[in-house]
Amino acid sequence: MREEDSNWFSRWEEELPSPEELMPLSQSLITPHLALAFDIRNPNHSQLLHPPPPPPSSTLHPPSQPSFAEFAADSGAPGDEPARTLKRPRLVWTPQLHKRFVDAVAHLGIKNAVPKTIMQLMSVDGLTRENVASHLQKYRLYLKRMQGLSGGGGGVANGGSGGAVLGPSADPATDHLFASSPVPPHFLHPGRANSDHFLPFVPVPVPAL
DNA sequence: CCGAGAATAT
DNA sequence: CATATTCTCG
Repeated sequence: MREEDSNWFSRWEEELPSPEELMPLSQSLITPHLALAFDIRNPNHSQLLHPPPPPPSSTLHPPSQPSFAEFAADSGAPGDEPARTLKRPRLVWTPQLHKRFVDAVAHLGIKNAVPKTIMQLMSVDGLTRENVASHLQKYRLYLKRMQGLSGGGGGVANGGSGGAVLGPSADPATDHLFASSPVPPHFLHPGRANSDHFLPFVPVPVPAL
């Protein structure tokens, strides 16, 4: 059994390098638009995307823009987009972001855990409702999946303190992202009219939006 | 070619 | 807002 319960964190540790865990949930995540836009977003379109194009043109103003927007002109790209409004390349849900997501849902309770509220509570700049909704959908499916499997509930129902939670859920080979975050138990039973709000984290009063 | 994940449409 | 479908990336 040793190997099996080597625990998921042997895997998540790769992706969670920084002690974000200790970071209470109230900061604007990464403060400036600079870090945010570039840290969470994934500029990798890879494949057919343009490699760093060495500008052979002599008549150009080279070092104007830093690492910023490196949208190369695609061939046949129709008239430019409205310059200022950047189109969103793609969102990558990093474990930290997912942690924040789960945290928000946990504090809202199933009732208020609707995309809009979640998005607002997360206060993550650049994150849109559609992003949350899509991820929420998958998250619900994930929860449903583990219900059908372990029959005994989420498996992770620790007596309050504890932190380290591990259930018979699934092996590390199963689900990648969702397993990364400790799943608050109360997700499965909306019929519970009781106030069991277990909050291991800060209440976060939601700044202002 | 198949699978997971995210985006988009209903 | 939730669900289903589609596209892209892996």
